[in-house]
Amino acid sequence: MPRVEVKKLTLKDLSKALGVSTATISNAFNRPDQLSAKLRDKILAECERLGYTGPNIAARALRTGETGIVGVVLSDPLRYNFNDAVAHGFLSGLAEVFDEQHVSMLLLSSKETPYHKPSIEAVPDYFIVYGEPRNATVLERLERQHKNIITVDFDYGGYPSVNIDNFQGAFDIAQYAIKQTKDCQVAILGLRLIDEPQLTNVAGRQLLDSSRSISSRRLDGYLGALKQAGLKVTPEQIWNIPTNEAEISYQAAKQLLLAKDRPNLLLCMSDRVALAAIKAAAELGISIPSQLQIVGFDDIPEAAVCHPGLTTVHQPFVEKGRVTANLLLQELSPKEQKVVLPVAVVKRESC
Amino acid sequence: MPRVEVKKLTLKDLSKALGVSTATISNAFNRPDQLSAKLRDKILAECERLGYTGPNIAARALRTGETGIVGVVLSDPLRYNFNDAVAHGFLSGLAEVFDEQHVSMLLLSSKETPYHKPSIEAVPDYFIVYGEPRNATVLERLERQHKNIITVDFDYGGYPSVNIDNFQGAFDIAQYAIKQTKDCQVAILGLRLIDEPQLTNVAGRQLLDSSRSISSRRLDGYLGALKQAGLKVTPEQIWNIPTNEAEISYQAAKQLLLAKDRPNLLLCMSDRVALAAIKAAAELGISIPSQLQIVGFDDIPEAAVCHPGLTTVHQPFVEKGRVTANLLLQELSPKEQKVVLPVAVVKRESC
DNA sequence: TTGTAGGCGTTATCAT
DNA sequence: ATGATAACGCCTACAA
Repeated sequence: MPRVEVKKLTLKDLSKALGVSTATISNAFNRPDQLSAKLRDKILAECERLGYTGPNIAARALRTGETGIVGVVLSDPLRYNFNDAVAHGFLSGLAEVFDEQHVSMLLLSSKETPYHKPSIEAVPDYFIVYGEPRNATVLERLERQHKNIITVDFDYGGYPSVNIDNFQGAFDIAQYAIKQTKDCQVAILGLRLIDEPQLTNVAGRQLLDSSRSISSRRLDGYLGALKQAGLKVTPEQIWNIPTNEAEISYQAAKQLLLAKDRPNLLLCMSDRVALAAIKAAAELGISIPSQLQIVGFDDIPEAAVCHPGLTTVHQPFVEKGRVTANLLLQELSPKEQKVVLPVAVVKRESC
Repeated sequence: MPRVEVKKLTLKDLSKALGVSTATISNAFNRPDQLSAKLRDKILAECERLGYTGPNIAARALRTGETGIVGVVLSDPLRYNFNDAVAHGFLSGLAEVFDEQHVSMLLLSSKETPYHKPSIEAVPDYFIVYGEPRNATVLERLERQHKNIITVDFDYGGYPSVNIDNFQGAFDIAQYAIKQTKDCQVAILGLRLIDEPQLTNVAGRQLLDSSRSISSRRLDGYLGALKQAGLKVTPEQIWNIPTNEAEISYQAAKQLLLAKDRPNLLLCMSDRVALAAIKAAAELGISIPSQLQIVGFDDIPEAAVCHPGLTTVHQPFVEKGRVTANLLLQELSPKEQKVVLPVAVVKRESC
């Protein structure tokens, strides 16, 4: 590469070049009140001329422990967060706010972090933890950094958090769905209720104990509405889908709809699952909503354009991102803030 | 917050606790061959027990200049990159590969970086520069870091790059479109051809001189095909749309279609622009393709589902991300690699 | 195989 | 208002 080799400039180099001490130059950048305006302008101009773009951030981070970087810790692989409409919308909401503040975000997947790895989590000043990390030690590692932390879609200790009202959303849509369905035979399609990589109902299994997880809140909502309506639900009617993905949801729905005592109402914990169920039903020649009613959760864009339109619970995922970013940047005061965003049932054709 | 205060551990602390020197512990993490396996295992186990999660990355970065972080420098605001299907697909492709390698990505918008800012660009070891930065000094700043750089969708100096074949795509689709259109009255809807924030044709304006930019390559392709077909194009027929956004494109198309000498073929430099033009035409009661033909560029998902389906040039934007990430991680040898991904015309109903 | 010591570039404290 | 200096935590010659 035929290019001019540009030397990395340091404060010391500049100090020599300008005949000023390193401390003063540092002050010119960080503490304008510590020197005369005239000198400061001169220094800054000279730095620009020589090509010094500002203090090295690694050195500064070592010294001060601050970088100005926001870390976004994702409980799923990066790929998932770009492909799932809810996660993607959330990130998009963050991006909107961070753009304005010129903040950079470091995307960290907590899915399968080896324990012995240089602590990349030392880089950011702030952490947004999106979704409960599968690996519990991740949170301990973060705590040890003594950085600002906000959790999203789950709670942890006394840290500020942003959630949506999962219980109420599930309760409301279940209540609505039950009213719509005659002779109601319900099946619940749940997400990660138990720690089991295959499709199975939860009969005889231990529910994952994160009692405040999205899934268990939604399950509580469903069960609450069902109970209020005087409907019994057995564990055999509650199915566990291990990951929120189209293919596996499709298989699950197909299996369910092929069973002898086919349900006529599907309470799905996400739109992805519900959309897959719609597809499965269509292929089996089961008509919606006359023979089978389906409701989802999230209200992703596709829910509005599919056929039949999906009745679901709207959650403001982009707004969730905005709120989170703002909460973080306004320095998190009051310290222990717990935001719960409202949700609303959106009625379309599927139920 | 009632929580146990956890002290930040350093090598020195561990050294004291274990009765081994800091160097040995450092070696246990970074150079396994420098000590006995038994000692290494013991040290690692002990570190885990005490809660030491690995060397502080800021200190390491200062010492070695390496962090293992990949910086993605985006020429548009973060927000744009989450909302535009092409940019989003590219990032998604990167994410796929980075997941496997457990690398984290730092998203940096180069749009409006103030000059005097701590050099955050000192953090990453590798840079992916996606789209030519508006501010030329950004590239100079990066060069000064002496880090690995890959440019995407443009070229810079001798750095490795990943591009798509913009010229050929534009040439092919223009050639096809011309054949389809009787008595061809063409208008070109170009993106950022001139430095002008308003919609205007390029007559009498200086084209932006980045002759290898996406837009100028596509323009060359169009003009090449037009010329070959014996068609004349005046600068009055070439319109400049300042940013690739739906609203402004819509306004542009409307204005164009309302003019007295309305074109009957629109060569649009992106699907977003083309989709906006379709919308404008529909509202004006102009029927496609009988009264007006439209072609786009990119082949975003929406192009396949809109009405009428958009004839466009498919570019593999997700694959572009994968290729870029792989090129970066395989240590960039041979040093000066220039990848050009093929494109292909996709025929639908709009032309 | 393991320990000692210097320095990476910066900022903050204390002098001047 | 400005300068000298120690310390942030780590890595790596080099010495033992």
